[in-house]
Amino acid sequence: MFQCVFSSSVLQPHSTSCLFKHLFYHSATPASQKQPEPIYSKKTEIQRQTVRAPFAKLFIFSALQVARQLLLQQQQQQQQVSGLKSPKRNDKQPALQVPVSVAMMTPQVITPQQMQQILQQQVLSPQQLQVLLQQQQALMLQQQQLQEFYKKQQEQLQLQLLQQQHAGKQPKEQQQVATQQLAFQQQLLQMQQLQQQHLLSLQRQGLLTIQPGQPALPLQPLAQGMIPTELQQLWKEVTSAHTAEETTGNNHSSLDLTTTCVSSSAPSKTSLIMNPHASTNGQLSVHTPKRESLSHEEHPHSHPLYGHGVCKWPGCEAVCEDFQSFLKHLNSEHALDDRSTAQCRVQMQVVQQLELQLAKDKERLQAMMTHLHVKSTEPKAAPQPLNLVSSVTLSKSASEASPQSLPHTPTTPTAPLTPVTQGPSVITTTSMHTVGPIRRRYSDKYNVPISSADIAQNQEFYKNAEVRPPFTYASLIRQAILESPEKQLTLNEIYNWFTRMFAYFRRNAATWKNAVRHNLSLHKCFVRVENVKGAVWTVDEVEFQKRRPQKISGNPSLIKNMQSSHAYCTPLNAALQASMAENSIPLYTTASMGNPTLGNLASAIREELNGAMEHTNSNESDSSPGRSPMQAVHPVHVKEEPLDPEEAEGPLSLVTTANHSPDFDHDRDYEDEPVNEDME
DNA sequence: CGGTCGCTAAACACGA
DNA sequence: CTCGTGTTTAGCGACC
Repeated sequence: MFQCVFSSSVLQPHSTSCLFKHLFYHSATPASQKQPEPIYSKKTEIQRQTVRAPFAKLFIFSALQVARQLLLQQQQQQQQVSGLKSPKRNDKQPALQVPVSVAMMTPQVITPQQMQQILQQQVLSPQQLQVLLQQQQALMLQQQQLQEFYKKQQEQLQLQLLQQQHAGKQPKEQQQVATQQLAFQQQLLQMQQLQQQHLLSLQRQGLLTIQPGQPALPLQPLAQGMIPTELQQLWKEVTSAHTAEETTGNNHSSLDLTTTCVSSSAPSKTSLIMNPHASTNGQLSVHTPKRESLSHEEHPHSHPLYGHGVCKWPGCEAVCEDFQSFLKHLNSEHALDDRSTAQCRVQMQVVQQLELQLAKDKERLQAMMTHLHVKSTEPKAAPQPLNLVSSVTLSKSASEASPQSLPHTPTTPTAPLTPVTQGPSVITTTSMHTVGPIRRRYSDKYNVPISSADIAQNQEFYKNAEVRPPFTYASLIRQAILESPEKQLTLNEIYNWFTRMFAYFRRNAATWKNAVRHNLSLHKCFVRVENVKGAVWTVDEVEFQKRRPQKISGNPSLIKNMQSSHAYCTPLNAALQASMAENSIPLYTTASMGNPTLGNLASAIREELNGAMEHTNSNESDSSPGRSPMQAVHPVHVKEEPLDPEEAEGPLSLVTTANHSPDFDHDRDYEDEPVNEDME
């Protein structure tokens, strides 16, 4: 069901299950039962909507935008040129002024006169001529395609117009149609402009002589700067539209457009034009436009899409023994067709999303650094975690990220509700991604109380997906209570919070409710307060924090986190994990909110991120210091035990500094409540 | 291998 | 008697 459209390649069923394998607490039953419902139904629906159906509409919209942009640039360019035009430009002048008509779309290749002129100049070698001809051919093809598309668009618009006339919106719609037509004409004009630039580029290459006195300068930066990105976008649009209306998918011209404009060396152009699929360069420049598209040229056997003997094309994972077979596979399985184009678009969106996320995370990191630096003076941003982070990040999809940029924790350090703010995010995310066998163990080891921000971030996810939250019952209960305005809840209200916040807890009520009660009774951090209307449960924050040392005891990373000397390391590592975990959710939600395709790759990315995080975890523990002395300090199983904040001091300086005052604040909160400390 | 931890299940008590 | 609440114990698996 969810294999529709290009999901067959982008989102493999097995990768999906992998995703859920990570997400589901109990892998077997819940995963198999629930996963298709909330998540996939949404995803696929959107996929269908935006990927399959309105391809043409999408194209129109984006093409218009592109056309507008290009027109602007064109105008600027024309101003710059300010009337000084080469003979070729003069030749084209009439066409540019011709009102909209199909006639103007006749391929504006080099005119016979121009060709004659070129030949007369006798500056062209046979090879150069060939290149020139091929480029002209490409342009012709391209224009023919545009012409076809234009016709179809006109038909469509007419159709729309007719329909809307019935609806009585005639004038407005006509105007709209006219606008669209105009925009499209502008796009065509731009095509001509491209030709001119093409010619000029030939001039630069010495294939054409330049008229003396002609200022060919303005075009140069334009061709090298604006063109590649803009035109790739244009190519994208053209291609998608093309493939949308006719699935034959022979898009040579599209690729030609790209290569013609992007590349500045004639020979490479030639090869690409002659056989777009013969070279992976073309593929690369097309599919990963934002990467250093030629970087792998220097490394013959390294390819961004190839690693560890596996094709890294999103959703592919085909095994290729050697580089050659990979190239074969790439050219055969990921040729330039509608599927690949769609996948490419998806990848671009993913990258955009990641960049966005990265920007946000950078900002947060900055704030965190500032914050932590003020708090504890010792730490310098530990280079190791930094490198670790960056390497992980780089190895993954967000390769555009600057190496030194770090993700950081998702929560605001100053979250009012939870005194311990650095910790929680760590846990949340960690557990969320390392789930599998580790599951909540991690969460509670860090015992990170979940911060409201953590939950808030993933709220939507857990609300809708019956995924077991990676938090312990104790953490959840605490969160529920702290979220309440009075910082107290009845048992039933806690129940409600669970069901409200987590789809997972909407079933097997007997089980988890029993667990909740069990936890409330068992943990002395939960204090039962007799109220007028009955009993309510509150959180003894000090007790809750006290649990931490013991649980953490086994977990070096947490200890690191607590020891001020390492205060910076673990938070950063954790931050990485947090950020990664965070990434997955936004990706997911974005996908479900209208970015149709993102979710598909998101799953794959998540898997990758998971892998990265496992890496991180192992590295982390490898370099972990000794155990915390705090494990000796153990709360006793006596609920009446007096609160002793001093207990939490010593090696836990960071924690205590972070928590001390908040703890007291919480105590005050309790004092505000009528019957609190002295119940019993 | 033993200890710890978290979870589940279940028994039991108590009151409405 | 049922149901909700609260306590306690036992067993299991994971982890250290």
